[in-house]
Amino acid sequence: MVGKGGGGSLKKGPWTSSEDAVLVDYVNKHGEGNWNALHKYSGLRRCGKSCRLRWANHLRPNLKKSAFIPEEERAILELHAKLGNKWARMAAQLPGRTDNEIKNYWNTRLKRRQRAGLPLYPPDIMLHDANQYTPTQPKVADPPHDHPLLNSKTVTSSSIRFDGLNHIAMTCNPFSGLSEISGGSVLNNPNQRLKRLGDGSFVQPSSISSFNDIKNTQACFNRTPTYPQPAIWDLFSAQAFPYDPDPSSTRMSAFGEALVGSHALVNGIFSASGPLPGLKLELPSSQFAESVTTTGLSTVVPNVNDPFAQYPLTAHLPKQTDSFLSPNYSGLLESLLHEAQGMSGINSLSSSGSSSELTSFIVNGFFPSQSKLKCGVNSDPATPLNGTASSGFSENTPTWSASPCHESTSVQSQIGKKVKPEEPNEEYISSSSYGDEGVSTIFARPYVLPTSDWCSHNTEMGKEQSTVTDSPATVLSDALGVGIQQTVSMNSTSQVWELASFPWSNLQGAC
DNA sequence: AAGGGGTCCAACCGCATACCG
DNA sequence: TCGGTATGCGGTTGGACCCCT
Repeated sequence: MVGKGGGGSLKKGPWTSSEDAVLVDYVNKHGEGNWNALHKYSGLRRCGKSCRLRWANHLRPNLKKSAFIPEEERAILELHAKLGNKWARMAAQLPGRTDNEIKNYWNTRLKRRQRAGLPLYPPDIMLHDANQYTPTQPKVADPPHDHPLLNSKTVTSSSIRFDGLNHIAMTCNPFSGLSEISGGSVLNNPNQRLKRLGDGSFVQPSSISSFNDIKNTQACFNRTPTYPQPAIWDLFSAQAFPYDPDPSSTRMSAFGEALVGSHALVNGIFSASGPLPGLKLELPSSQFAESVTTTGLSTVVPNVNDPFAQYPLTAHLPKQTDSFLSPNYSGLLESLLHEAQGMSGINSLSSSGSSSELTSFIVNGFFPSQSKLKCGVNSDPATPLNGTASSGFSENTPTWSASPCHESTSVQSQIGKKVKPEEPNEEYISSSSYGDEGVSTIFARPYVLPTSDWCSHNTEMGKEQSTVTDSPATVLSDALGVGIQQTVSMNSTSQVWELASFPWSNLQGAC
């Protein structure tokens, strides 16, 4: 580990306390930066990168040394759902935490959950994520979408709805997380790092569309109001997203302002709007600076113009609530049940009309009444869920399992299954961590390996999808994005037809 | 008690980007 | 504008530790 003792060789390996002391002393005297000069002045035989890393990860003040608390874990989940493997940006949202720390946490969690066949994201995050795209305005630029689940390439508002489809698809993609094990770079925007976005791509805060999901996200966490840390939650709850019991209220104006310059915008999640001249999104290296300006931990900013709100899917759906719990959504549902069964609080789920509660929560919580939202053309404000991506997707998506369960009965039928919880204390399935609403956060999916012929029957979708090494997220999102985008110039009715006729059945294992 | 597997953590590496002359 | 350097970021690796059998 230690470099050879040659003259100018730099030491590697673990740092000693004396080295730490030297480094701290140097930084105290000269400040951060100029790391390469450090060893010249301090005699420390460490390369600048190593010094910087040591300082950033271990020596700088205000670092939290404790384990992640549930709120932080939840924040990481949300941030990852939103940002992808942007550890530094995630760290910027979590004061006192380092990117390395978060990365390690995530990778560990990833492996654990993958091994257990569990989804990486709690469904609320996934579902929020699916709704976050906001085609407020056509995008002029084509900002990268770092999110592995959202690699939108679309520009026009008419196509944006399919971004959501991509996203929805990935929420059901068992590889949505797996792909990030080593393929994060694949799933993430392969083009450039986000900084690149600052070169010419800007987004407008006006693209923030709805406040409801944010509130609901917060609500679903059931955070204890007395929770003092991390500061992000203060930002989240007090400044950015003051909980509003009135679901009809929207405060996106303030929210949007708060998001100016935040990475939440940069990453394109909130984008879909045109450039914002004069706004340089890149901030100095100080991560804390970002945390100040960024309110968007949560992130999952809903999409008022829910991609699927475009579709008059009412006819497809027996009823709004059931649609979500439809067996066609069983990819989520069944795995939810799997995890739910492992929960200590499973009894409450099964014994208290869980299906309806869950459904209600999902409908009311994650898909706030679209009548309160600015729906796109042809949306049906009278059907809060009918136009949701989830419903649209579910109705056209094969199930994970062969179980032809139906609606709430399927829920009940699955409850009795004995499944050992992979992570009984998993942050988002632990009702103890998030209160009684834990049941609402235990949505999970089975982990189903995608078959190589996911889309093989479709000429577009069948491309480049025969191997697992292909990022499933990319595969699916690209396939859907490309394939469906070609059909975007049509009225909503035909869109439904196109969507419905899209070979979902070929997406075996995708949902 | 020993061994194996899993987890956590620290650190390094390579690449991309920013900065500067 | 270009090239060199510094810095930042994400991926990966490897060791220490823990837990289970």
